Amino acid sequence: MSDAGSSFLAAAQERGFIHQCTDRDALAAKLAAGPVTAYIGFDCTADSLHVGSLLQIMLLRLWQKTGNKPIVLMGGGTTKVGDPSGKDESRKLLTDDDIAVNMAGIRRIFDKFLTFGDGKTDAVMTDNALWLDKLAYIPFLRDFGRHFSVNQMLGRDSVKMRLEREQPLSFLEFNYMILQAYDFVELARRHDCIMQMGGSDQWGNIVGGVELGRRVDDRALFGVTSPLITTASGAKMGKTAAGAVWLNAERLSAYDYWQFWRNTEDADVGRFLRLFTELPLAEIAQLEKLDGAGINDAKAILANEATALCHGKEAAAAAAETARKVFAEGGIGEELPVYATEATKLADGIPVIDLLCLAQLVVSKSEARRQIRQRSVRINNQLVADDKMTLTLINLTSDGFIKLSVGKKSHALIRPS
RNA sequence: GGUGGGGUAGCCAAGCGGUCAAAGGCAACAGACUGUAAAUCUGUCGACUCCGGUCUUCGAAGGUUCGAAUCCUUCCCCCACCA
Repeated sequence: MSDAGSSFLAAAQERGFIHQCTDRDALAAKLAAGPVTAYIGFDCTADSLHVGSLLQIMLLRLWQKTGNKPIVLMGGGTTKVGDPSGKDESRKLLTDDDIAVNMAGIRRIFDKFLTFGDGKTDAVMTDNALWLDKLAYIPFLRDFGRHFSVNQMLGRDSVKMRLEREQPLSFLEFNYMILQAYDFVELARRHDCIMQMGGSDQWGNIVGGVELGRRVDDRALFGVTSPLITTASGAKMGKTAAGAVWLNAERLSAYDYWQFWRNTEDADVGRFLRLFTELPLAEIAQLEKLDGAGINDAKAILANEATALCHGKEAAAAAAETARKVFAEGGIGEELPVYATEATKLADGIPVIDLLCLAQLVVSKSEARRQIRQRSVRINNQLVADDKMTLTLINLTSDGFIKLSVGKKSHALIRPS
């Protein structure tokens, strides 16, 4: 750590961020010489990012913390093309309006993880629509297209996979890799950005940019990829019952985000602590050693740290406190979702089944009946045995709520109004 | 444009006139065991239900039939080969 310039590579390596790297020695030398600018591109396919992108975000954060300048490249232009990497099917095309809305949502997430500004190591956000939108076809082909070999492009994993699986690949998508390579060159020219980072599925695209930079500008560009993160049992990370684990509170509450991390598999705790928190490695090594029920403490710390980064310390503390009340005491916590119902209706009696639907604990009345028959529904911790049960005001607890639970983990509160 | 193959529930995939709300697998959900873990075992997995049933699904629209996911017609989409 004495050498500030190379602290990024050392830290990234130790914490498990690095999968592949181009010309590592030359990169280390560059980093030792002073702040370097690097970018990661994010496509604007949704109005938020999910944990699948969190590794990339943490990587940019680490980059900035180790004294370098991050660029967040919004794929306003490339989103119109669609990256075929790792996908069996083409994405449906988004309109300009969709993309603008999505970009605004994603911008808010980065504000939490990076420091933006005009300083030497302040983060910058830009959008490749800035240069891609006004490309002229023939000049572009002549200046850049001639540096790409179709023979090589056909060999790229992203293309090869589609061809082998006999899935369609449109010419539009086929261009993605060229555009991403061009992005890199453009960022090098505009922002002196000489490094691109990304997930391991981006390796081909990144190397394409490095190559292009060398050919057209005779410039040394660098690329680093991070490993694909799966859970210890092999599943892609970030899928839960409710769908993707989103990073914005509108799509996924801080409490649910906290729960996501709290439910990490034992075998993943150490790895996730290194990647998704900023705890010192020595401390992580200690936490990782816990076994049996003890490792639950490490999971709580993981949840606290990760939630604090994404939603703030207060939200993380509130989520932790609610979890403690709900799971340790079987009580209720402020962060549980609350649904209102009219007091007069409740006085007349409302079937449990309807309340379960209202609280979105089940997706249909049929499912509500099934869950009750499977003895998994509880009202104020009391098992519901009869699917025709009706609740009234007398079911309110002293706090003025009705607590509905399906299974051990999903809870919601009903409040009369 | 021609020829052949195909479009079935979240995904993969059987079914090819009735016993089909549709096998099997994966995913998911719940129960048991635990530690809000994994693995394992069990159950559930279209909607509505007065639990007797009722209604809507097998690319789309028509048709044949007492009866269609299954047969016919037209259309849409995908794949392969040919042009």
